[in-house]
Amino acid sequence: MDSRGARREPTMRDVAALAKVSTKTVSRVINDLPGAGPEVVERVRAAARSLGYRPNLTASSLRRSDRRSATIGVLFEDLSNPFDAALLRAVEDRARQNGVLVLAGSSEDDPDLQRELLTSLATRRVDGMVVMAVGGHQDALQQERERGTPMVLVDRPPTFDGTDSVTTTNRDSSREAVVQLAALGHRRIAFLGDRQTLWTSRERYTGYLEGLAHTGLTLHHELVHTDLHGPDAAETATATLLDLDQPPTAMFTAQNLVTVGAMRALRDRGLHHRVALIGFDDFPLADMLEPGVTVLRQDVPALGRKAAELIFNRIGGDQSPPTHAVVPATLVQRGSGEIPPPVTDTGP
Amino acid sequence: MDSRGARREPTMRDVAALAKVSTKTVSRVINDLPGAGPEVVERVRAAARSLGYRPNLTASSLRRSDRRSATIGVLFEDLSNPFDAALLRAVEDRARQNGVLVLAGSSEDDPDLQRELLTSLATRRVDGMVVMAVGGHQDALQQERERGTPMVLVDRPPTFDGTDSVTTTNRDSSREAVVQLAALGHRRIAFLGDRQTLWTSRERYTGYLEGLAHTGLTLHHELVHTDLHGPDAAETATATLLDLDQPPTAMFTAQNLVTVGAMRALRDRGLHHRVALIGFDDFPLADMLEPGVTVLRQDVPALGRKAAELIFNRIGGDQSPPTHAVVPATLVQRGSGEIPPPVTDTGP
DNA sequence: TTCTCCTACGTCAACGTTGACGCAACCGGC
DNA sequence: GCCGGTTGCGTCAACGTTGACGTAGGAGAA
Repeated sequence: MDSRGARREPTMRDVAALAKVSTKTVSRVINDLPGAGPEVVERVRAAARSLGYRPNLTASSLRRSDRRSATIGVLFEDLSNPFDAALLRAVEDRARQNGVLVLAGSSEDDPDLQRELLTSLATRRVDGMVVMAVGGHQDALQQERERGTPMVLVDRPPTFDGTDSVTTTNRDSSREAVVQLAALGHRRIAFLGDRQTLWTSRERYTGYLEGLAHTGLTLHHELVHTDLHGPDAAETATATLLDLDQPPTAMFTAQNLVTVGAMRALRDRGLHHRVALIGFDDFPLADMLEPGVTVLRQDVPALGRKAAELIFNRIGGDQSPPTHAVVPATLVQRGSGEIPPPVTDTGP
Repeated sequence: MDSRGARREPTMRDVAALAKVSTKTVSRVINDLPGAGPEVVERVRAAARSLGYRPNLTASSLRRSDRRSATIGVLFEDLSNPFDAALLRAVEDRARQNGVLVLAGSSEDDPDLQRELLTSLATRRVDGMVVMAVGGHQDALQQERERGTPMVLVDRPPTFDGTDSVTTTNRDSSREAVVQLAALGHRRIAFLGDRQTLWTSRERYTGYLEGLAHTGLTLHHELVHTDLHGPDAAETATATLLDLDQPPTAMFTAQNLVTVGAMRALRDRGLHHRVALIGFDDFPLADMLEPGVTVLRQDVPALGRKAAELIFNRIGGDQSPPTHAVVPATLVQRGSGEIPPPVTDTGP
């Protein structure tokens, strides 16, 4: 198999000895710094190659004056969630351009876990962090920020001052969806949303309310279901809605999995071609369902790119006042959101 | 905003000075080592707290004898791909239990990029790596392995000796799918697969061939389309198949996106209830389509857990011969795979 | 010629931490 | 009272690298 488990990695000293120069000269050659003649450079390069020398970045960053680890931390809610994964990928791409690697973790929306991961990152002296803040109190984040760690919040803004953020047009786009449904003639538009501890959920609900107000519709409390965690909860909530004496003729589902659950319930009753539905956040195969699901699509790569751009600016020393970037979501019409209300409902 | 950009992180020396002890004693307290009296421990803890001291793991791992960075590298093809993302998440969960963080990167199935990321990880002295090998030559991986870096390959086995791997029952499960289709009476079963440079694609094709052989069916070359990269290629390939004089009555699609493309083409022609389809790899909403898509589901969390278990064993010093773990995939019947051939085809 | 400046190296210490070891004070046993 | 062992600290050097600085030798100007 293997000559032996772990042999010692060669160091600059080994290279220096072989090339018959000082370690400082090796350092100069490795880092392409001036002060080494062409002949020496070649000798050192050859020695490094033959030993398989690779610099030790941890030792280097310990000694260097800028103290950079060429590593950033990414702390999202759940890396296996497609939204988070796409975001991570976008940040990673941008990081790679800077020769920076990404330490990634899932906070599970748990403040304690987030705090733990935060100190884990700090202990490794990452150059900066891109964080999806957990629902509750953000004091761990704030403390970290106050220590001077460059930080950018994505998807949800900070509850404290002085920190950059990148979010989507949660409120405006939600309003837009409700307005579209109302324009078709819908009067009873239901709202199904995720946990209200999440900022995005609250924003989308507010957008829903604005949409109703904007079109002169009245809010019917029995048409509002919040704090639905996962598709199953959404499915039962939808069933409850459809059992009402006056069921909704249209639904706005404010999150991915909620949309899926609602679709399932509609389909079970054969109502998926009769009740209009607009969902927040696109998902794969949304166009393959019958009918195609109309959604508000977030520009996830743009979110990630923007977050990465901000964090690297800060790491680069940018001291300007905090930016709160907002990336627009787009309404993608596929059929489910264009279903008109039944004629009986528009009667005299 | 901020008192000033980046103030210096407090060090052990600062804590030692405040607590009026030596740095060594601080080290003992921080690491819960014996040799410090209760009173001193309290003094040091108080000092550390009041300064907001946090140990510097890079300095620590430089000096420690075991030289551990408490970090592993994960190198997958594309972190935004749900399969990779779920795998990453499973590895991450296991890593967290060991207090280990994950450096993640996407190799894009590009050997040069993989080599680059590999050295990036090595430079940071990760304790081990979990890698999805790129299609072509694996010499960069092999070199890394020969240096003694603990390594586990996932999804695709090594082309060299002495390295652990975790894969799925690609071949056996593919055969099983074909056998099920043949048992329903299908005679013309098409194969649609991803790039043949990928080991998984080749295995699944072999399984297809085995399935044909096992049931006494003949291979019709015009029913085989390989090297389909993405849903669009799969869609046109499917269209070509359906235009044949004797089109297939069943299809085996050997990858996620290929399945989606094939579904799209079938649906465009209104044949989705007539042509049987079994896909490799599950995907969200597969059950919501009409008909539900029958798939071979990989146990992704199990793959990830196993990979993590292996890598941590190796890091822990396990010297036993290499393991090649194989996690079974399951056939999930949802409708599309249970469509019988048209009666005209089974005639005399 | 002598003075200055530049190039191409080398020496030394330090980054923050811990392993090896030293040493004083105290304990118990005889 | 002396001896051996333990407890509770401290001192020193080293991990692999680089910043600050030193210096020998040659080129060029005066």
